[in-house]
Amino acid sequence: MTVGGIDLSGSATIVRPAAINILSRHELEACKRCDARHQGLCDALHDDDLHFLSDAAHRSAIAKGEVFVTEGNPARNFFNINQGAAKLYMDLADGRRQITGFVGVGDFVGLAAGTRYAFSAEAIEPVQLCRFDRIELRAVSARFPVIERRLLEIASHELVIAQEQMLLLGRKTAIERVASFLEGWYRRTLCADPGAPLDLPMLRGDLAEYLGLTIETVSRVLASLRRQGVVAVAADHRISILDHARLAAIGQTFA
Amino acid sequence: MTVGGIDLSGSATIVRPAAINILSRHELEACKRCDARHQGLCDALHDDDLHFLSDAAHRSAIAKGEVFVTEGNPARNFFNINQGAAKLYMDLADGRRQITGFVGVGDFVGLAAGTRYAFSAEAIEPVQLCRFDRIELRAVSARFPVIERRLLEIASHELVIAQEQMLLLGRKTAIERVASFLEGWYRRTLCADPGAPLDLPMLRGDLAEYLGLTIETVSRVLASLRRQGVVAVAADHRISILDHARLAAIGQTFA
DNA sequence: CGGCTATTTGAGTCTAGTCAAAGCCTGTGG
DNA sequence: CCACAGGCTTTGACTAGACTCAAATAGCCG
Repeated sequence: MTVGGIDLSGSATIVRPAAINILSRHELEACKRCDARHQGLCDALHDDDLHFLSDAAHRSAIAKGEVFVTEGNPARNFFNINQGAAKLYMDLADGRRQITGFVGVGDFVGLAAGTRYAFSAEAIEPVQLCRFDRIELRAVSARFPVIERRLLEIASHELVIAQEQMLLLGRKTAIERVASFLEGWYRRTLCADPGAPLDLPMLRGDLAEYLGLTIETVSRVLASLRRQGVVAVAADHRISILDHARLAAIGQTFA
Repeated sequence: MTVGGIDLSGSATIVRPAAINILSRHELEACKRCDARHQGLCDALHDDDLHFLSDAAHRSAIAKGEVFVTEGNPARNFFNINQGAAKLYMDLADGRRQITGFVGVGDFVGLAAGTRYAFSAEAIEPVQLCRFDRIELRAVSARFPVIERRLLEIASHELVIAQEQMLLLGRKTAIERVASFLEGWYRRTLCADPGAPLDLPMLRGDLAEYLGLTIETVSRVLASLRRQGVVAVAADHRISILDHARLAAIGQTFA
């Protein structure tokens, strides 16, 4: 038997679906219905093998505002977001904070760590996630090397994002940063209607801490983009992009 | 067996050390004497298995100033630096540039890519490197999963570095950026004598493009650190750190 | 309707950028 | 050995974009 072109001889014959216990089967079904089933890590395994991941997953709910990863703590777990959204950030001693990323459904959290986490993570919406013990996940990936390969792909993608963010933080002006962000967020949440308003789950303060700006500057820049007719800013954290071409041009996003 | 293709079935039994051809053996010996032998990727395999990597490596010399990776080009290769140093960067259309990292001996280049490179790479010193075709390297890693694991470790480490750089670019002042850089460079090149002057292979302009500043600001900040007695700046791109504690305090580097 | 938080707007300041010029190395050739 | 050319670096004067401080406005939820 091969999965993803890799020889897995014997593995499927040792643990057959019929041998899965009731609890495991129940969670496996939850797994198959999960919004994140066909994204990132979980998409690496076929339904037949999914129980290996499902059995390793510890499901939990995180309240809005709760910090579930703390910078400097021993990096014992990975996380996969199934519901909601969170911000990842690093702090300086005097309180200055840089948000290094926002994660949502299907995103994998915890790669940016050696023996200790290099970042903190806080839910900005109620979050449902699967926690994986690093040791346990390593055991699963020893059986399914495709998992390690997928993690590498995820890490590579995150590196690309990180470098684009360095370009943004190091070289772009305030208006370029905001425009880049909106255009990038639009592409991420691209669902159906290109004209549908974007849902921004984060506060202005989060946006500022992500873009290396202050709340006031973000607010002023959004007002300016609104006056230019590029976006429409609603009160309920929704922003409609009225002129994509102009937004992309301002944001210097030709990627 | 094919090398350059994907199928390597049975290769370990077909190609025994005794069966390695002269050229291959010669390069393997070069491999074992390589400055990068016990770092990063190459450290993943024991001497006994090293020839699998050695055979996949295409060695080449890159002149100072030569660009060997171009942003946007198809990402067909990985690179491992054996000698010299290079800068990795992204450009905006109007010429603004952000250097996303410097790489030296033992560093692995090319993870930050999907189907196309997200960055460009230019030698800032004469470089010797091993080029790996991604397909070929994948074939080797299919046989030695430890390689994929090592790549994941490398990517994780790069993510940590990238996040620290985002914190620097988004939240630190000019003097904090320069101090952070010097302290970080010191830790990287930590060889023996803590008082030995640091060798900075890059120009002031590179430093500025790495730190999100201008040449003039970098120069002014270095002058300020010199006047404060924190560093001694020599003309030949060498800088001695006179007061590590103070430098670390200024740079807010407590990691 | 209040009380609270989030956001917007305004006025003034400051850090780092821009423009300009001088100084300093390094290598070359007389 | 010295003069010169070129690029790199430093320093100075001024500017500008983003920050700080402050106040007004707008949502939200009891």
